[in-house]
Amino acid sequence: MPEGHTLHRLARLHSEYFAGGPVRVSSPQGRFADHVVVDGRHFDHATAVGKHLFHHYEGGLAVHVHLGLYGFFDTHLVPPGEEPPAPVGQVRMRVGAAAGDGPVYYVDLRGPTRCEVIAEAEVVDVRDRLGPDPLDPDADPGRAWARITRSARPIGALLMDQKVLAGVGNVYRAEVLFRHGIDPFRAGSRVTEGEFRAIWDDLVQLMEVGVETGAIHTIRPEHDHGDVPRRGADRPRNYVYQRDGWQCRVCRDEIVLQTLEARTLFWCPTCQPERPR
DNA sequence: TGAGTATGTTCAG
DNA sequence: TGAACCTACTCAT
Repeated sequence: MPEGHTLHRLARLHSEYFAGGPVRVSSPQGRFADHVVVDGRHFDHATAVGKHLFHHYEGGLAVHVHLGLYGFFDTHLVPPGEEPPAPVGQVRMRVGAAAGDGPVYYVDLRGPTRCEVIAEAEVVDVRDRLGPDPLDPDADPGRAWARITRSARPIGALLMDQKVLAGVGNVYRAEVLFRHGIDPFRAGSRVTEGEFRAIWDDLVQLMEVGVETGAIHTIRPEHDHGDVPRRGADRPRNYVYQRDGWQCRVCRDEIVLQTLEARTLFWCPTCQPERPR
């Protein structure tokens, strides 16, 4: 479920597992030949920017991971003296702490869009291409506002543009616009600065909850009627995402699915009217 | 068993 | 704008 909160959570966990010692890096699938460059190196720490994850190694090298639509990490905790489980399926990269006295963590990466060794200077390049990240305490939301307020593109598209805001995906996009009663098709130039600030502040809070819990929770307690998610038991509990055809939790009108810039958008036309209330 | 779907990005045309 | 990438899950047959 890779939106920005997932990557920040992974960065935090991988730092806990591996920072401060050498790691073993392999590519059971064989598609990450550069693993030999970092295998056995000292793992400094892990960071995340938007939907990008970096493993920083001594000597100015980093492994850059982007999970794309399907990618994910499996984690194994192996008791002292035991061998890690054989990789199952297509494991692009396996990282394991070098043997110590205690249990050893292994993480298996599957299905990423990107997994490559780069120089630290290129990490800066990636960061520079991205808009401010709500999960970065030093982020400057003014950079995002400057782009939004002079754009004719719909706010629903701008929020998902990683050059405008880093880390927001389809779920947070849909949910935050609902929570603020904003029509996703309204042009960025017609969003007020007050509305944008409220969206930013809400994203900071919602995504921090996501990092803590590992799941996207956007529904206020007074709107939680205990109904079953649309598909699968682990679907996020929320207002509009993947609830098309269902009653809106607030107004009881129907949640609508539309395509916006080639991505599915979920919204409530009644609660998110064309003209601001 | 197989089709359809998915929280994303990049590249060709 | 559409295809490609790539993996797991759900649902229909």
